[in-house]
Amino acid sequence: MPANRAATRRDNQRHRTRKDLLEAAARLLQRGGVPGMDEVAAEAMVSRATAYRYFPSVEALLVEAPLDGLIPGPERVFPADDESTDPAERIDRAEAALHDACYRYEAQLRRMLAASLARTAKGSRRDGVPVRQNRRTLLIEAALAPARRRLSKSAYARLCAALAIVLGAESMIVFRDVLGLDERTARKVKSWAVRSLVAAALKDSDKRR
Amino acid sequence: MPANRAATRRDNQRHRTRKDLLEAAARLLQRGGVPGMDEVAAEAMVSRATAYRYFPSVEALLVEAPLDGLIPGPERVFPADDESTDPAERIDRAEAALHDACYRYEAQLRRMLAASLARTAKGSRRDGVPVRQNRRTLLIEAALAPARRRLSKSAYARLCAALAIVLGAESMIVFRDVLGLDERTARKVKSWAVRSLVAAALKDSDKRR
DNA sequence: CTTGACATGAGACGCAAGTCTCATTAGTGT
DNA sequence: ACACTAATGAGACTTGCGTCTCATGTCAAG
Repeated sequence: MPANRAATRRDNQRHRTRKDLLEAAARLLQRGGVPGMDEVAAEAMVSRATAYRYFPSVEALLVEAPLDGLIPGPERVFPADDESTDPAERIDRAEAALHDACYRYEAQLRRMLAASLARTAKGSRRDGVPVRQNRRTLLIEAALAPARRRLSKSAYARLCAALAIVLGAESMIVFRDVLGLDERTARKVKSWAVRSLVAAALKDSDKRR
Repeated sequence: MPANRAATRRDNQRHRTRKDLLEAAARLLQRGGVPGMDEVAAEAMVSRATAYRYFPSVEALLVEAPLDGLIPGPERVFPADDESTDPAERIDRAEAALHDACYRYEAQLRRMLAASLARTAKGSRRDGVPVRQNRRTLLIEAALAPARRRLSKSAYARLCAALAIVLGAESMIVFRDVLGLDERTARKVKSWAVRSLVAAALKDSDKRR
């Protein structure tokens, strides 16, 4: 057999089967509820056994189900023709964008969060599962760009970290599960918090001159 | 039958059964691994059916179990002879206490957080059942007590909610998993953030007079 | 064309979660 | 003391997850 061969039909088939499963899972997730392996397999027109041949568990499948493009990047929130310079207004806009995405895809984000927590708690067993990535920092840095020169390096890092706590999906967990607050209230609180934090950082640096 | 009756033997019995279940769960958790309802019930020397009569699911039990005594309450952070009045200093002290507990029991908190996330992602069936218990708000309110009169009701609620985002175990997840920051840095960022938020809230209210 | 490896389908199986019913024990009020 | 009711135990039952085996159709190399 050829040692190094480009994609054969079998490879294509495997790739398609895997993709079909992920897309089926995404469809079912968007339709609401949490599908079982049976449902996903049926939706993908594949037998249950085959589904388990590609993913070790339902969770593994659901975690990988397409989330790409759902979370807005800096280029969507701050288009090229955007000329705003007020960092508080910009960070609030970034927060609003992330807020909407978080609540729209709440179930999926919760699942990813839970999966990453389980992984770090037990000790990385699987390397196939996607590692947790950081989209919020890009957004925060883009929002803070106009004010970056006004802050010392450490103050800037501190502000970014503090904002990262507020901007992510984790704050949604706190609002809903711990505090029992609705989405609108959460948005107001976060809006006030991020604006206050930016203002505080800027005031700190002004004082030091 | 008496309409308003003090604790009868039945009440005591119920209370003891519930406590036995929680303690059994805590024991098993500390021993490592994630016990099933069968194990917890056996450890508590109670039938499985009874366990389900007190807790709607295994997770509900596990989430409540191991937190007792681990997270410091207001009375530990603010003893009766405490006479501090600076809300920023007090909230920082509360943050420090919660911070230490979070990092000391990190593994356990991660497990519980993952469990509660998995549950809410799956079900959406039980809306009445509190997903997580909320110990941080007690701490926050105790810390803010000296300044409560200086804030409007809505500003006070907003500040409490914002602080709840920073004070919990979720921020630890962000610091470690998303930002990759160590404990000392996390503490510094949170300390600055909570102080800034309290100061901002107080300044807001002063401005409005 | 033939042979073996491969992707899949079908379904049985064990396991744990959660629900439900019925019987038993023990407090509760009269 | 008596009837009543609440707390529990025991166990059957359903459902979904994950594993396993076997049969079938198909691709690939000689």
